[in-house]
Amino acid sequence: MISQADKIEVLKVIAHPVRIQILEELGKGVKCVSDLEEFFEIRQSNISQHLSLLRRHNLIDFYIDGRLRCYFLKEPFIPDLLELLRKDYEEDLPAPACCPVTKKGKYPGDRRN
Amino acid sequence: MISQADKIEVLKVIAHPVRIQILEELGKGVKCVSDLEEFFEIRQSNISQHLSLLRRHNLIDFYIDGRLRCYFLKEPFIPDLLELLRKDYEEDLPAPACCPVTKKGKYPGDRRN
DNA sequence: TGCATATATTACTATATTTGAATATAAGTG
DNA sequence: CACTTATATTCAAATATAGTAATATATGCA
Repeated sequence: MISQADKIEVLKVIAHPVRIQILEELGKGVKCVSDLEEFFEIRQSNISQHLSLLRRHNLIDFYIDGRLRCYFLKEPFIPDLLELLRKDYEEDLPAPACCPVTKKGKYPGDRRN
Repeated sequence: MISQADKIEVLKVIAHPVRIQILEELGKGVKCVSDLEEFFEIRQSNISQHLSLLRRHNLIDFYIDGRLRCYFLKEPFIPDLLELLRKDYEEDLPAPACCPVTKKGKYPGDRRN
């Protein structure tokens, strides 16, 4: 769906508290701009700007009902990412077998020291 | 491991072409700064800056071997995210049952039009 | 047609991010 | 100790991003 290079762009787009919330909301179902306007405490123009950005990156789309624009999720990567963000990790990754306390160890590569 | 709010910060940190590559590289194993310096065509100081940012956000850590700093992945969320980024999606999410061609449909909520 | 509602766009300002250059620090070596 | 190598830090300039205010557009309705 998205090219590997575009995915970084997409991450950047998603990495904003309002936009991630918009995506969460749309994950629950179709929403029009006024719905989001109530949900957030931010200006309408700003919401439109965020929606427009999300749309430029093909993450969402909309259909029209009268004067309402009904937005919905389009990019299948999004729900998976949102789920990943909800996931809870208990432990750090295991450190390499060196001395974690002294923070000293041996470099495994062949670079001379 | 990370708070829900911090995760947005983390996404922002990750959403940079160099940093995401650094994380990919560290995913393969311990790397020192000079390794990365060869890998990328960017200044050493800049690599250090990126590493320092990644470390401030507890995504990576390092141990010392002589004058080498051996960096490694620490945050367990990262490998999962990188894997998700590699995943290939064939289809868009199904559009809501409206008229995708005319881009018109009916708003499912109770907002008056 | 004229007004109200829903949403988008534009212009501008404030702020944050990115990078390079220069410099600092710290460890190993002769 | 002086020198070199590995890496970090600081500063400044360039660029990108975020948000507000004002304005535009488009639809439905009286």
